[in-house]
Amino acid sequence: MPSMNARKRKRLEAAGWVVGTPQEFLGLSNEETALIDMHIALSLALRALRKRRKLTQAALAKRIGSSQSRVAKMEVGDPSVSFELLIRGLLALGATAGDVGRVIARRAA
Amino acid sequence: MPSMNARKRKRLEAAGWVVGTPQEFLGLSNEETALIDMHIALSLALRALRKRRKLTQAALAKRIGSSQSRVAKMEVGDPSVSFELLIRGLLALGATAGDVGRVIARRAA
DNA sequence: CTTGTGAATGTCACATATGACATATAGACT
DNA sequence: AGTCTATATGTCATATGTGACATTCACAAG
Repeated sequence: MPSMNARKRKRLEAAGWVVGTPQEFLGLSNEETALIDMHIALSLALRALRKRRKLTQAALAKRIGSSQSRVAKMEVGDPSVSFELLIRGLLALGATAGDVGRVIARRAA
Repeated sequence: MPSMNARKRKRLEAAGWVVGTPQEFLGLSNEETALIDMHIALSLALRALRKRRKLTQAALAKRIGSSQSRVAKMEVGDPSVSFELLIRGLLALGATAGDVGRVIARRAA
């Protein structure tokens, strides 16, 4: 459904994703959406696991040698955050490679 | 600087070194090791899938808007290559999110 | 031996991601 | 009201990743 694509695109762009080239005005490529979906899945999993561990963003930041502000960006799906940093965060919370793989495969952690 | 050690070991492993307990010798944490293992798994999967698709590195490079030299670095596990680029490569070869997840979980693609 | 094709490696200018810091917002509790 | 605590957001100097390019290597096939 095209209106779905338009809404999704608008939402992503509002979040800072640069997602459109002129020739792709009607929708994202499957690869782009898959990549963004994985990124979002990692973000959500990170927040969920951090809360399960009852840690603050500042505490997690200290574990991975980062800052509270960056952890916040990690969890809200900010596009400036790399996959590597997100995975680092999950591992620091005790997630295994299997856990990370399942998150990326979009199965619940 | 602990990341120096991580980078050093990546280089060593990428060059094919197999040593007894490099983790302890270089002072790597379990999380850093897991991260490197995932990176290597993605590299190997990329090469395997590209060959299955009977594409050259140059052909894959064109698909993802990159260069042959970078694809080569992706496949040999060069530490300068990001997770995102490796995943982009796999997706461009037709891999699904489930495939990528299984690779990261260290199950065969 | 030469030529061709695919892959590896090094370099570099430019782009993106990073931690640190400041600041803002939201809620809970006095 | 004010004051904690946790989280969100913006900026910026620097660290890291990138494509492009040149070169080199391996190994075929003429």
